[in-house]
Amino acid sequence: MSDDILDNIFENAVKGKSLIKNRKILTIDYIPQKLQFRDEETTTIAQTLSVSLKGARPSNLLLFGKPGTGKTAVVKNVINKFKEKSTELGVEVIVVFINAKIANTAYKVLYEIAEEMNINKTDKKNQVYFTGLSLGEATNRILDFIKKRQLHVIFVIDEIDSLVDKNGDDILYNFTRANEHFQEVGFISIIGISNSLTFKDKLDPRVRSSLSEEEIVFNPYKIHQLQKILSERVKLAFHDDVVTEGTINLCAAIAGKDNGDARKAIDLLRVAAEIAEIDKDTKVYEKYIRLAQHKIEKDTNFEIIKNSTTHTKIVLLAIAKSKNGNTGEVYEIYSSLCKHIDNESLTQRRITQIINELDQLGLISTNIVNQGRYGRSQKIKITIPISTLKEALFDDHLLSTITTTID
DNA sequence: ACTCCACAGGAATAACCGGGCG
DNA sequence: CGCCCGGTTATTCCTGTGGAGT
Repeated sequence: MSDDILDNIFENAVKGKSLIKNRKILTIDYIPQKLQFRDEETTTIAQTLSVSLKGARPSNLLLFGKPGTGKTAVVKNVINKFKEKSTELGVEVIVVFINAKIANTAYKVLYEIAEEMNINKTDKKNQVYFTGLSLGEATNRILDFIKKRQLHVIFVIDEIDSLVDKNGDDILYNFTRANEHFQEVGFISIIGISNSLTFKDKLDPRVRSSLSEEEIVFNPYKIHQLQKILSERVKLAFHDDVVTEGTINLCAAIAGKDNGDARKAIDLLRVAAEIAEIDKDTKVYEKYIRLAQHKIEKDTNFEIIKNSTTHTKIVLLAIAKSKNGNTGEVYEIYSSLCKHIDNESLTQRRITQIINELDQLGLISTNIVNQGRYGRSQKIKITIPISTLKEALFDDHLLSTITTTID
């Protein structure tokens, strides 16, 4: 890249008319004060929490809904208001918000809880270290802390399903049961937020019934709702008349077709605007939405591939090379590729697992086919452009000799 | 109706790692 | 230091299965 081009970029950034007035409003971190079309959900949550202002334990609450339906945003809004109100009234209720997926492991969830509640600073005996304790011990220390100080605690666990997927419901069981030992002076309430509607099935019946004392389902946004949401944001984030109505409609239509995901719709709009700015265009036209759609798709795939292990990458290559895409063929190609670069190959069992993981990530698609006498297999196909795959693997020197062999 | 392919995918278990504990 | 603990990855062993051939 020459200096001229760089100069241009910086120059434009300063003097060029940027289309976006306030970029923050288009990021995931921005939560509007009031979420449209979520009044009912907001009131229910607020009402449930409100009993704790009188010292009573609120019902446990379970929120379901697809990604981008406003679950987290609604809860955060209610919590913020609730915190304001409780300090105003001088009622001490501790609200801990944790995202189980970001925390990654059950232990880290407990650690985060301990950190949030300041246990580690205020109670030496009940410290929950960064690592080293058993899950049971860590849970006990937290519960002991709550009991000793007779605290009123509300745990909000976002993406609670990933916690249960990895560690079962032991922790939730202990938390929901803990109230029995508090002898009415302290309590724990849990607000669980889950993307998966089948989450409840994975729970032990006892946990299920106590955790879902109350339930709220967040339905996906309809296309016309997404339009309203988008135009609201557009007003705040862009200069006047920069985003056409057609653009908003297209954006809403794309996101609406795909689960009614408001987050995705807004992402789309932001990326489109960024492309338009680079193009020095004066408006965000519909074509930029389509460009943005491709860019987002490519970028996420690119990141996934780059961050995966060598074996996963080789499997991807093997799938790209395979003709029929059945498991046996893919595995054979995979093993030969391994031999080629002097890498020990994994067993077929592991490869089917990796294939499943890739399917989950949406990089490939699998289809189980029965061929009668010729057995039962999967039809595996790559769903991303080969060029993306090649680009993502370009930096990997280990694979350089075999990457070039795909067409 | 029966067989039997070519796997899928569950369960148990091992090997290894990072990190606190005594 | 060796030990324990939980997480992750991988292996071994296993049972299950839809339908083309016979």
